[in-house]
Amino acid sequence: MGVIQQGANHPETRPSPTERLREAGLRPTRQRVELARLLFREDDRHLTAETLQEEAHKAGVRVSLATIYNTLHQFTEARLLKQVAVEAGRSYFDTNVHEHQHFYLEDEGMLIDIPGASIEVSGVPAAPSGMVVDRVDVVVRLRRA
Amino acid sequence: MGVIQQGANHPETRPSPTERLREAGLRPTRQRVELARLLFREDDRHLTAETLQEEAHKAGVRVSLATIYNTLHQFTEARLLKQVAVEAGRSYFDTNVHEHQHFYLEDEGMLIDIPGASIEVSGVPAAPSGMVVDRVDVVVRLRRA
DNA sequence: ATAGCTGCAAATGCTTTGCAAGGCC
DNA sequence: GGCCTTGCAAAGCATTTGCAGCTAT
Repeated sequence: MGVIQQGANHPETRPSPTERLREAGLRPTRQRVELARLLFREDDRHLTAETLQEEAHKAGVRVSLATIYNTLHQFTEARLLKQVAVEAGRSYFDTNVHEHQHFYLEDEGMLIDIPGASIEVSGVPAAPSGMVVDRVDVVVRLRRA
Repeated sequence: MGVIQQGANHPETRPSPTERLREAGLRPTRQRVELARLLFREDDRHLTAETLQEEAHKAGVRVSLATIYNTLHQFTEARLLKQVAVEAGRSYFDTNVHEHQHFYLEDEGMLIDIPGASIEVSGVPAAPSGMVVDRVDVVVRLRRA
């Protein structure tokens, strides 16, 4: 199985937001570039539309919530982000698009990466005929002891 | 690891809806009894509030949507149901409260049980200090081939 | 020039809540 | 009777959409 240790986003090798967008086939508009800069300034981030809006606001970036939602979905479609469902009613977006899994702190509504190759799922039955496995999501739900 | 093969809900051993509610410490009101009858008439069902409302309607059971939501949550609290999050924006409730995992048909928004002991997750790192594992959810997402 | 974006505000979809009336013990 | 439940309608969130104006190429 692919033991993919992906740290491949060091500041030096990290593409510029504009580059990233072009590679993904997205027109580098002001809003998209600024959101990309915020999103990808660090590895392995987990955010919601609301979180990102807050960050944009703090950074003095003018973007509407609608555009944030649109952008998050376009980025997901372009495989720049991965959408994670852990809680009905709120969508998390993960800047790490490689195969990895999560801890979910139920009390705080917070996601934490489970380091790359440590988790392994075995015994997944074959997909029903006519179906293919898109991905396997593992969420380890944690509560205060 | 617990190879729990749970088929323990045969018609003969299956408690009556009223019994079930009493055991759970819930007052057996008309609505709760009728919903329990619908929910537990078969094993391993996956439903949303909307699905259940439809079933209730077909069965000629008069219940408001608000009561359906309240009841689903009370049942979950009482461990008669398990809530499953696979998609932001819609909550699924599972009548199988034992440890088991799911296929999720993304195209149809449908959950299917993965047979009991077939799946196994290994290498889950220790929970961060002060935290305990509540449960491990595995969702195998499927798409049309 | 023009196809593609953005912002706003309104609409949507699911879920929760407030409160008066009703039902179980 | 008293407390728990229910139903309705209204409120609440997160998210999506319609459309006029703006922008990257």
